[in-house]
Amino acid sequence: MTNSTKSRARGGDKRRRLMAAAARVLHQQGVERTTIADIAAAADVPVGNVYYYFKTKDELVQAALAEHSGHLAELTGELDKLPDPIERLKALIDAWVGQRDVAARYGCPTGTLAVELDKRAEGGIDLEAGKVIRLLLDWVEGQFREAGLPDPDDLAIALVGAYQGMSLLANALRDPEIMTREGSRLTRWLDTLHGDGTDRRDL
Amino acid sequence: MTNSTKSRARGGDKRRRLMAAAARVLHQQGVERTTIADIAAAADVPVGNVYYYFKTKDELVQAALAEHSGHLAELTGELDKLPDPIERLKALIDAWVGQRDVAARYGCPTGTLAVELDKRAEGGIDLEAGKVIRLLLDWVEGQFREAGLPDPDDLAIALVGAYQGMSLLANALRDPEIMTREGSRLTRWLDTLHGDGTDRRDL
Amino acid sequence: MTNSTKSRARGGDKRRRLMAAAARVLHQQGVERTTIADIAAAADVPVGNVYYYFKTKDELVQAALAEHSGHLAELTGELDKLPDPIERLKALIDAWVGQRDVAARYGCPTGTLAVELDKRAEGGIDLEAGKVIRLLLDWVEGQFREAGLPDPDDLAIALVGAYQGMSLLANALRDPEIMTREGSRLTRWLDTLHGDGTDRRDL
Amino acid sequence: MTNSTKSRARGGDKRRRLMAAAARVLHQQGVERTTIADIAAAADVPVGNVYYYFKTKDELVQAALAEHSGHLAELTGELDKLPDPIERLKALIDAWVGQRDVAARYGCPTGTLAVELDKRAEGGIDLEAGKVIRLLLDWVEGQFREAGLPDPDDLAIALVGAYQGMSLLANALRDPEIMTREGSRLTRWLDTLHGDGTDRRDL
DNA sequence: CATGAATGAGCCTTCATTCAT
DNA sequence: GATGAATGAAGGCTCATTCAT
Repeated sequence: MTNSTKSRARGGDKRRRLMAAAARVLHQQGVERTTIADIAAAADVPVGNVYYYFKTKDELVQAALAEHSGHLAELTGELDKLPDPIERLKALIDAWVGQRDVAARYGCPTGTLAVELDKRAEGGIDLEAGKVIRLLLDWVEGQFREAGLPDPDDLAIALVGAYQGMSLLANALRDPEIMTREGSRLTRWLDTLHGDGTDRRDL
Repeated sequence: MTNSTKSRARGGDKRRRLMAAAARVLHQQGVERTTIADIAAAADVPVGNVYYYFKTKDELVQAALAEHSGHLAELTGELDKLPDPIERLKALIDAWVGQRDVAARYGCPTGTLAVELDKRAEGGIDLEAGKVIRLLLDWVEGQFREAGLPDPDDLAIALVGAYQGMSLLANALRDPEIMTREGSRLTRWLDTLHGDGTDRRDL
Repeated sequence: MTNSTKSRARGGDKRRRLMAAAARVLHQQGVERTTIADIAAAADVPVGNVYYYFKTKDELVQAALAEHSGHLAELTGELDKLPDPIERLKALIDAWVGQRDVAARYGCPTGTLAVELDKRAEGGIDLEAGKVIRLLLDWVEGQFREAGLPDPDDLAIALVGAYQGMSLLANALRDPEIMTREGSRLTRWLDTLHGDGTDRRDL
Repeated sequence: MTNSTKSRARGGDKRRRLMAAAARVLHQQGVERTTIADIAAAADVPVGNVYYYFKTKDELVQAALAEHSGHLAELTGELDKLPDPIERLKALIDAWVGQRDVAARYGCPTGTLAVELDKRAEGGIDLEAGKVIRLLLDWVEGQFREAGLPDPDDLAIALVGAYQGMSLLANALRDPEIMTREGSRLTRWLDTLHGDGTDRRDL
């Protein structure tokens, strides 16, 4: 039946649409300010139906996190095609800067989610956002390691921290240019690290 | 009378107690998760009475922001007593690291507030948190300028951004040590900048 | 199933029940003294559920107004069946007098609502009650016009004004007889107007 | 002491100021929408002090009613100086029309108060507003009686009812001209009654 | 008498979640 | 599986009234 086909198709669709909508709307409005109804509307799914796919609001939040996680995997997967690890990191920075307007308006999706989920507690999805950040951290650390640089874990924290920090500042000050300027500085910093093998990995 | 003294003292106190309680509780629980009743309880003030001092929840949030702003002013006031601007910045970093456990548990008060207030919007206290951050930024920039370093504004953004970033990571990963390690790196970075007059201000 | 029937029936019913309850309770208790819970109880609907049908108290008030508007339309629709316009007006007066006990106890529904909504302002349903009154005014004016009387608009204001006035007095003095006596006088007045074509339209 | 003198003087003053403020503000904002604090502010009296003069909000409402009653007494006192009773009534109508802008904006003070106090019940000042209206009714009836017209009580109800009705309509429709037009009609009506001794007392 | 502050009950409204078709 | 409707627990805020000085 066309009907059943459509239903089945849309069924799988719905879940995906809900995840995408959750990721988008939660990023823009924040977890607490976002209603299940908001997400349902954004996904064009009847409110009552949401609970068929996600049993609680927290599960929807986790789904959004998974969505962001997926985006990250996509991105790093793309970057992995570049031959040089430092070049990959530069391309990563470029990607960040490319998102400057979104960042200035809503902050880094994962970072803001981490801040919000840190409160909320009592539930249990407490450190879920941390895991996504950890994914990024690990990938970055891998690049530094591959580049043969010392203390790759510290370097990763420095770079990802700088990203989170510049996103937060850009957002708090509503100034995308902060992303551009910090991006340039970070790129130069990478060059410094790369250029010589000496211990000039300072910030 | 002891009674009169207490009453009078507590009367004037209440506003201050409410501000302190708001700053503390809002930092720990987040804006949306915090009830007026929570703050009232923390300040030992009857719920209904809160509204005598603050007409809306938003005003209470602003009061908390003002409280944090005051803390910052106290700190920089203290630091200003140091003779060397770079030493002041190092001492600032030390202060940040000294707060590592709080940061790992609840994040930077102003930073997390900025993230939360960015949502909420619709009201108007939108960029209030940004102003407090701007205060810190300006002070830091002043130190870099006094130290005769080029592009003091970019340096300020780098340093404050690094602080926000490391606080967020420490919080998201629940790891205070991130503050310690990044703190050291930032201190070394300052030395680098200070040591030579050359244009090695990269991260 | 009885159950299914009841559920379906009651489901569609609720909106109507709420409107009717709102019209009744608001008339009896006044807008400000009436709680959403009052209306919910009168309609036998759970309080929280009211908001599924009406997003705010003001919308409920408007619904009550619409209900009264409907009653008016029903009444005039009935009266329109009479052949003579002056007879229609007399029947209208009879209807008013027929409501004398309600009027003496609670006033004219639309009139009292108009008085209450005039305050409240700041919102926007400000002149909504005026519209319902205007409906009555227009219908009455139409009758006078059809009767070929001069200045039908002034006559309409005289008649409707007299109605509002006698309702208010009957209510303020808790005396239904005022309705009866004024009703007779108005009927006689209509006769006067009707009887001769001369300009004896004075009160 | 100057102080004691001032206090005593202002003391009496305060009561009067509160009454005047109550009359004014309650008329403009309505009973339920008016706060004790509103009246206190309008009278420039500290909130806490209001209760020294009036033990409850209801007492303040009664005071406002008394104030209006006083205004009425002043007016009729003035009108009583006119030699002819029908002239007095015409002057009364003129006074009403003179207030057309206030009436169109806020309605008749006593009439609207009557409507509002009718709800509220449960307290006890239930029919207080009716008493003030009764005062007007009695005075008007007295004029008709003095003029030797039949059924002076019915005539009084007709005239006062017309006044309440036109005030309500003017208010609901926000149109002061209604007062003007109805005023003219009422005046002509008085002439009719006056002119001949015949039984043409119809509306 | 004066007055800033305190109190507590109550109201409107929002929402996550559950149900009955 | 899909869906409109139902439910109930809060939460923010207002205010008449009372108190302590």
